[in-house]
Amino acid sequence: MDGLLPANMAALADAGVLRLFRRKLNSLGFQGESELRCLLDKTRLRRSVPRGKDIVGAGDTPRHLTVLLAGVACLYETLESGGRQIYDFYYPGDFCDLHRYVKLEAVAEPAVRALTDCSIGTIDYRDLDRAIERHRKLALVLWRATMLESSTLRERLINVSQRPALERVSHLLCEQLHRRRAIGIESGVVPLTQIDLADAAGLSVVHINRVFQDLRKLGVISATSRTIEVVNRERLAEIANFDSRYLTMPAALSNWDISAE
Amino acid sequence: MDGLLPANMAALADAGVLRLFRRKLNSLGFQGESELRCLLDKTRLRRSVPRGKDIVGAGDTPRHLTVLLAGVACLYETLESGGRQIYDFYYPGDFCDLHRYVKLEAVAEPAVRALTDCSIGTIDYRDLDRAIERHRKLALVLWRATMLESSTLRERLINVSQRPALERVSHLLCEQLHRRRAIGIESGVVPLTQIDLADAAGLSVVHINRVFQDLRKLGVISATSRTIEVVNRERLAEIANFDSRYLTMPAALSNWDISAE
DNA sequence: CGTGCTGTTGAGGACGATCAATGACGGTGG
DNA sequence: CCACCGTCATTGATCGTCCTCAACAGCACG
Repeated sequence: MDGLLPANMAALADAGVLRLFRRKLNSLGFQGESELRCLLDKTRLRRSVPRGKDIVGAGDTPRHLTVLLAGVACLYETLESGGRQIYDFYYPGDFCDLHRYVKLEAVAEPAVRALTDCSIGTIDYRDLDRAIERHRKLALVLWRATMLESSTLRERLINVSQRPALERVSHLLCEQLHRRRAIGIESGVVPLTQIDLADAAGLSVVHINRVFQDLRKLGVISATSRTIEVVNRERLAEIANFDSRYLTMPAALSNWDISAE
Repeated sequence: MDGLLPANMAALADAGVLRLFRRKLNSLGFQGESELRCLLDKTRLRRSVPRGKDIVGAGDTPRHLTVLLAGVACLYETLESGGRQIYDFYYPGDFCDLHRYVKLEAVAEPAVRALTDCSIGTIDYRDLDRAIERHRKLALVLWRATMLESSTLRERLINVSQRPALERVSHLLCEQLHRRRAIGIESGVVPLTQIDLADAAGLSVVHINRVFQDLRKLGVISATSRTIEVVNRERLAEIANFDSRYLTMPAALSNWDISAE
C-alpha cells in the first residue's frame, strides 16, 4: 500500500509537513511545546493517496489514527441506491477517523476519500493512548474535535433541509473558502467537482450545474475557468447568509486547564 | 426556576430515578460500581420541566451537565426564517448538553426543549471534572456519547437529503420506537406531535399529515387514536428500510480499559 | 364558551429530479 | 501526432414531490 517514510519527524515537525496539524491542535486548545511534541513526534508520515482513493476504508481494523496533512478529503457513505452522501470535508490538519478510535468496531461506518491527491500521517493507537495518559487534556482536545465535527454536521443538516439550492450551494462554497483560509490558503479556488458538491448538498448534478450558471451570471464565480473559482466572496456570503461561527472553537479551555497539570 | 430536591441521591440511585442513566452509562462502556457511584452520587435531581419549555437555553452560562431522567426532549435551533430545526431527540438517560461542557462558550449553540413533561438531573462541572480525574475512562465514555450523537446526526442527514417523505417519516418513527424500547418502553406510542416530526424531517406539517394518512391506510399507525401509535412495526421498518446499527455502540472498549486502571 | 394548539383538507404552483444527449478536456496507447 | 476513452460539465424537456396559502374541525384549557 502506502510506503512508510523513515523520517525523523521531530526534525521535520516544524519544517512544514506538520505545520498545519500543529496549528489545528492549537486551535483546539492544545498548547505548550512538550504537549505538542508528545503527539507530533509520534506522527508518522505516510505517502500520498491519489485522488479518488479511500484514505480510510469501511472494512479494515484500525490500529492508528489518521491525520490529513495535504489535500482535500471527505467523510462519506455509499447508499443502497448507489449514490453517495458526503457528510463533511477534511482539510490539512484535520483528524480523519476519530470515530474509529472511540468506537473500535466496524458497524457500517463511514469512509474517508481523497477528493484531491492527499498526504496523510498516522499515529499509533498505543502512542495516542500514552500521550493521553501523559496529558489528560489531550482527551478533551480530541473530544472537542469531534464536537466541532458535530457542529458542522448540524449546519449541514440545516443546509440540506432548509435552504434552497442557490443558497445551499453558496453556503457550501463559503464553508470551503473559510476553511481554506483557516489553513492559509487565500485563493478563491475550490478544488472540488460539481459532483462532490452535489453529493454534499443532496442535489442532482444537473441542478448543481444550473445553480453554477446562476452564480456565474451573478458574478460570484469565475465564468472562464473550468475549476470552481469564487471571485466575489462578499456577494457569495450574502447569498448564503453565511455565519462562520459553527466552524470555530472558542479559545478558552477553562476547567481542564486546571485539572490537566 | 426549578427547585432543587435535597435528596440523598446515593439512596435513590437504585430506587428508580437514575436507573436509566445508569443503564446508559453501562451501554457506553462505563461499568463497575465504584465508577458509577462516582457519577451517580453527584447527580442532583431537579424538578420537572413542563412540555414546551427549554431545558437548556441558548444564552445562560452553564455550570453543570444536564441529564434527562424522564420524558422526551429535543436538540434544536430556531432559524432566521422563524422555523425550527430539530437535530436529535433525547430519551431518559441521555446527556443533553455535552457540547457546552466541552465548548464552554455560547456561540449560537443549539438549545434543548422538553417535548413532553420532563425530569432532569444535573452534575456540577466540578464534580464531573473530579470524576474524570479519578476515572480516566469516563472521558472516553462521554466522548463516545458525543460520537453516538454524531452518528445519529449523520443518519438524520441521509434521511433528510435522500429519502422521500414516506420513508423519511417512517425512519424517524422507527428510530423513536427503537430508542424507547432501549429504555424499556414496549408500547407503540410515540409521544410527539406532527409538528415535531415535521421539524425533524424537514417537511411541512401539511405534508407530514398526508404521509400519516398514507401510513394509516397502510395499516402501520393507528387510525383511531389522536396520538401517534404504531401498530405494525415490521411493516414500518420495511418501508423505512431501517437499520438500527447507527444507534448502537459496540460493547467493547479495549484500549482504554487497560490505561484506565 | 371562547381561545389556542394540533390536526385535516383542497387547490395551485415552484423547485428540483430524471432521462437523454452532447460538448469539452486530459490522458493513454498506437 | 492522432484516435480513443473516461470523467466532468452542459443543455433541453418532462414530470413529480412537496410547498404555500387558506380555511376549517376537534380537543383541551382556562
